[in-house]
Amino acid sequence: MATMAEVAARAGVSTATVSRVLAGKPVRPDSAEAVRAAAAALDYELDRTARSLRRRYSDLLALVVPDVENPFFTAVARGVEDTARRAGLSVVLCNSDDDVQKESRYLAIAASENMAGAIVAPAASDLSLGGLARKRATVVVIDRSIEADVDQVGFDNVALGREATHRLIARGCRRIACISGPRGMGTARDREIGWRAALTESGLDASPEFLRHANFRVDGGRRATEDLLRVTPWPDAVLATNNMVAIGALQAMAAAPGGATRPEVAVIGDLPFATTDVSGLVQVPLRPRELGIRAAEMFLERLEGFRGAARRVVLDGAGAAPPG
Amino acid sequence: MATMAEVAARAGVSTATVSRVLAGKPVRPDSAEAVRAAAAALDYELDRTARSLRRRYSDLLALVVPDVENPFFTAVARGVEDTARRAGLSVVLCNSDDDVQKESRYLAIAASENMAGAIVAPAASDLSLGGLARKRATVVVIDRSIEADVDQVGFDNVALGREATHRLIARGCRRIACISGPRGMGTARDREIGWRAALTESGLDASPEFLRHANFRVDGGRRATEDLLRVTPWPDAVLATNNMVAIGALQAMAAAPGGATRPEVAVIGDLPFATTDVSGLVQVPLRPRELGIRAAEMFLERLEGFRGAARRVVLDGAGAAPPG
DNA sequence: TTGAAAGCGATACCAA
DNA sequence: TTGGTATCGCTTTCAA
Repeated sequence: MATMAEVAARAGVSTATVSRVLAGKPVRPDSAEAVRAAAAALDYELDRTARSLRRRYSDLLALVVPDVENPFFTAVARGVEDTARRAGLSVVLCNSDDDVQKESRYLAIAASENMAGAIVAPAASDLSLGGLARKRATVVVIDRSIEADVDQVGFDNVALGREATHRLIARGCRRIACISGPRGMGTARDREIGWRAALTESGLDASPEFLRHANFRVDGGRRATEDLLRVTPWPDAVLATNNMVAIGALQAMAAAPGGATRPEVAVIGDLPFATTDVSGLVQVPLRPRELGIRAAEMFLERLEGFRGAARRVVLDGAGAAPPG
Repeated sequence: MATMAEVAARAGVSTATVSRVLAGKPVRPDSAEAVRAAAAALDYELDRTARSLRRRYSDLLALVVPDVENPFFTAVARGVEDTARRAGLSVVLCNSDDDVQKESRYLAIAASENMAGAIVAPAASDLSLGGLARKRATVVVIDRSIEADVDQVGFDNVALGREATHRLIARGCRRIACISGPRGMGTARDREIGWRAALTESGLDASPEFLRHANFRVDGGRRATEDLLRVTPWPDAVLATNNMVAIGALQAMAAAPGGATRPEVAVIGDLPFATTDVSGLVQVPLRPRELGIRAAEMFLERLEGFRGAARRVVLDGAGAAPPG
């Protein structure tokens, strides 16, 4: 691989001039042309490790998500990527597997690689930013909220839970079960609170026997649903508080006897890979791509110098603006 | 952020010694201890850009896939990640969107960042490795094969197409349609060849009116299926040559009238997010996770010094060994 | 086992 | 506008 010094020698200029040409800074047209020709002739490619070392930041953005296999997060990734690309940033996607250790390892690497910063869907609410904070790198937290004083974008999960439940009630359901997420996961807890609130508002009962805590994956949803179908009489509806859980619930329902007497299903989230017509379900869509776009925009604003206080943006069901 | 020099000063040793301690090289126990204490006290974190610049490689592995939203590739990513982690490599996932430009941009970045190498599912069969080749970085190609002289792991796509088709024939299907992929995509073409071969072997007809080329996404499968359902009489089976296409096919079938007279569906690939019981379908599973594991293993062998000729590994349906 | 010091390749300051 | 050069933080050779 050619180095900048070789390009400079061939073009008859100094490395400083080569660097300027590559950065688009003002340089006499003829020497600029000479540099470009030399670079092309030598197949020159800039060494980013050298650049990052000197500049103290790279144009890489780490996106850390708890589950790359969840279509919600891959859609977020698309949004982030499309937005970041326009600013010349490349996105590296990291899977934390909802494991605090793996998560902090990736964040430490992002810091240590001098990346521009990170967009993180945290595995736990006490997320520690480590080196990124010390380096004052840009950080945006998405989906789940944390204590720290950083920009955050997410949903109003209580409202999502309420809406889904109210729509079930409007359809005539009265015995509504809820499959929540792991204890301690804020988004799950808030959606569950919304479920309970909607029931109370309608004079209905949020019976503990109709609440289940599942992991937020397909098998969690399936097991919780099988469990709920052992209660007699059956609930007449099941609220799945996330997309993966809903898939598990639908699989379990399909395997259960009972035909039309089976509970209705409501889902908070989207089912892009459904193999049936799901238009009959109560669906509260989330627009993960918008979430990614908004987060990336906030990230870029910080990179470009915005110094205001940490912002908290709440996307509504339509994927739009903050509350105030 | 503390630097190594500061750690060295505090520990009363040279930076060389600090570096040795961090690398686990032999150092007197008491100075090793002093270094560790100093590093901890200063919250020291190694600067990887400096290390990469000096060492000429980093412990990052780029995994470039054509579609992060396809569960096949996210499963591959899990396999790669689990294997790479054990060797201390971190995986950065890059989405090429089946776009040769984006793909080569990510590969150029991998080279320019001095990454250890890349595992690539190429967007086109004339994949150019660019800087990675010049730097002699490790490269493993997966899923789709290319001309270049590099390690490759994939499936026997002709065999997959034949198997799926023969199983449909064994069920009594005679008018079997095929939804292939974009023209020019090798995996799609090979599966289509397998379909045709199976029909011929059974004395059946591979009618052009039963062949469709779709993009390898849900909407492609849906449109192709709607199109096939306009042929009269209907085919009695449809072979979906990839997972996303199968989802689209199932969605279109579900929306079509005809009940039990609707065509059977066979799928090459897996449907982890199916919302119905798909056990009745003809399924030829692919084990993408094994693909990722195998590719990562080959990658690590190269990193550890293996210098043999380029290998071509073909995983069979059971996700196992090479053919010879 | 240890330290001094060269050097990885690019950037940016300073002087011209 | 340009070039010389110090510098970023770490690894590694060489000599002790």
